[in-house]
Amino acid sequence: MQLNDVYSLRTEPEEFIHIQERLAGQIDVSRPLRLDDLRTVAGVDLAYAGEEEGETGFCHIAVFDAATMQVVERAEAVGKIDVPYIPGFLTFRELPLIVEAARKLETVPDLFLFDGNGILHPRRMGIAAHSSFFLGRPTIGVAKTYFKVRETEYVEPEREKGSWTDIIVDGEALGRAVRTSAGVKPVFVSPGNGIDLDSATEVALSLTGSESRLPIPVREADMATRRMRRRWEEEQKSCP
DNA sequence: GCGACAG
DNA sequence: ATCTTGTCGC
Repeated sequence: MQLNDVYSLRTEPEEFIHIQERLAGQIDVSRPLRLDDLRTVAGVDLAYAGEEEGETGFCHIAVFDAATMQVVERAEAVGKIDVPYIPGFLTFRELPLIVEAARKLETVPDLFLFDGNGILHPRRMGIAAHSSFFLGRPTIGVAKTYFKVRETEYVEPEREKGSWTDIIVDGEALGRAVRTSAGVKPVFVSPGNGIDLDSATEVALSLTGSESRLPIPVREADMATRRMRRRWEEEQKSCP
């Protein structure tokens, strides 16, 4: 998979905001996209081991055939993480390993799903939105917990599976609180880039099974990421 | 100083 | 995100 290079992410904190604001103007969330139009969909996630200096990140991308929902390819990347987690700037911490892993993919997924937000972000540049510029494909953000944007609270959707409520900020619906399974906590869906909110919601719901409130691709990447860490810690212990 | 805080 | 045992429930 051919990708753009990750620019120098090790910049100054204020530079992060400038980068996000510049890219925000290039986001397109007007495009309808049906799951039927997608041949492959990928889930992206990271796990961590250690802390501060010496923190290691494990990234995994699981590509599924949208028709059969079978994994058709996987790619991983392991490396030192030198950027701390700062709310609103998750991308700068995770993007390097995501791009490194994506470059190893032979197949180019038609869509990427992230564990985190899309445009439901203070500067409309959550990790799913930001990553789209490096992956060159439509992206969707699915966060497990709510990230409040400009004092906007979300309205609890009905208990039934598939119900949702819009999260409107400054008159625009940036995302939705979606009940992917009856009675469970909602997830927060927002388009990253190259797809509209309705489509993002439908795709996220269609890809969610009964085993988790998260879409299957994201869930798979999450589990795989823990396996990577477990194996890594085992060989760390056996080979000093 | 206090509260908020995607992963 | 990660640290962690048992425990309530389908």
